[in-house]
Amino acid sequence: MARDAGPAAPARPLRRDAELNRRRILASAREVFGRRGLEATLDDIAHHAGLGVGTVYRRFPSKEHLVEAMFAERMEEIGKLAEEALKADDAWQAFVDFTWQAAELHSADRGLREIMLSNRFGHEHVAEEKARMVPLITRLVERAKAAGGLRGDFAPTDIPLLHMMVGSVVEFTEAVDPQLWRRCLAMLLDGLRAEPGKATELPHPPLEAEEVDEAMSCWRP
Amino acid sequence: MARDAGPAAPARPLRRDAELNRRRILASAREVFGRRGLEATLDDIAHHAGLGVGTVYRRFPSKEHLVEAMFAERMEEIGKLAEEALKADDAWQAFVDFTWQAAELHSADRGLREIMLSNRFGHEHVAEEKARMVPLITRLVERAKAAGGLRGDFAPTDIPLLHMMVGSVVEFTEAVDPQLWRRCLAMLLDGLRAEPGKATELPHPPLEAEEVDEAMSCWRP
DNA sequence: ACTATGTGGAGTAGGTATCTCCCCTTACTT
DNA sequence: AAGTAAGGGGAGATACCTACTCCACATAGT
Repeated sequence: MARDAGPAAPARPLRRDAELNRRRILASAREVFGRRGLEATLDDIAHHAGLGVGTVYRRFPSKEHLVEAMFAERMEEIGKLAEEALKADDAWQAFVDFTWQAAELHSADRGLREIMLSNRFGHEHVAEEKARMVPLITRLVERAKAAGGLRGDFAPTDIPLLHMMVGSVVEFTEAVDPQLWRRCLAMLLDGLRAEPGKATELPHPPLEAEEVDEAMSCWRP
Repeated sequence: MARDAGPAAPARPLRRDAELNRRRILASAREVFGRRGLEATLDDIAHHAGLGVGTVYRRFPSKEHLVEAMFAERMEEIGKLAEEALKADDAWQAFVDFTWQAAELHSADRGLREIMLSNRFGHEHVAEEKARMVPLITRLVERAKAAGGLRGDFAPTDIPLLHMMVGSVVEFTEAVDPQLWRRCLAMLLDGLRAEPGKATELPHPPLEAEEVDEAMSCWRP
């Protein structure tokens, strides 16, 4: 009785042309959300895929569903980067490498930036993945501080702020010099280094974890 | 023949109630643009002043004119800060102080941030004031570098990026912890310090002045 | 009391967005 | 080869939003 259900098809498999178009939609969404952010319309995405809007709505009940389908896997990527970084020997270098890699992903995808720093889009799987990342990043930070590379007053909750800053530079300059964020991140990281007697005392305490969450809920991209 | 024209009234002076309302509009605009940015509608500003939209349009021909009237003087403020900073003895400290003061103004006014970093709003006077500021800031930066406090590879065109970064943190966290930007700016400034052999070589050259202009024209707040 | 001046806010015009509907086309089955 | 269930296209319904106008009514100042 049970029909041969493909690896990712719980019900009836799609007709061949429909399956092809589903992939076209996802590829198009990846590109369009990446370039224009989540404010891009499904019309845009459909037409960029050479399809009509109706086709998109047949496959994904709402924009929200498409976003969720798109970004769950991309967030897993970042989680894996953090896991990898925790295995490295040099804790400071691991922290630096992770930061660069994450920034690399962020810089290339405006939609990813928006979904990482806002709670307005993406629920379920996306939220889970975010939650899973918190302890990883905390350990990464604490390890780098313990090893003496990262300044002692840095906090895990500063990480989203760091990506916020890099993201804002990307948005500001990508039309003119898409690599400029590297310059800013390099200067930022110089400021995060533990300097025996030199670093100025920070004039303000870090956010609490819940405050980060609240900020993500209030913030509009 | 010449009627007694008040100090800021080239033609006939406004009726007393009208003048009062004009001030109410400016005060309301200052607050609403400051909180919600230039996307705030004139309806919002009018109602926040306890007036109707028509009254605002009678006094200011368009939103653009109101914006121009609002921000010209605020930009002059920043220009004066730079002039003051150029008079100070300690070049590095002057640079740091100016940066903190400018950030203070930016952090308190979303409209100001938008007008400083975008060319989409504000023409004439605002643009002049921006242009006037460029050589001041350039001198401030060069002086701080010559004195050995500021890292040698910093460029004057990095200043807008710095404010962009601080502004993005403000926007992200103001609902939760409106002073948090201070923490980020402190870390940033630590990264700008000249460190004899320590600072990493920056992986990317700075923007040219014209590129900053272009970025300001492309960028949407 | 008279009138030039000022006011309020419903209304206009024009835009953008998400999502639906229905007629036509296509892939697969028998 | 024909039948049919599924898929596709895109105009348009609906629901917003914006900047700005217009005019009946109100008021300051003489």
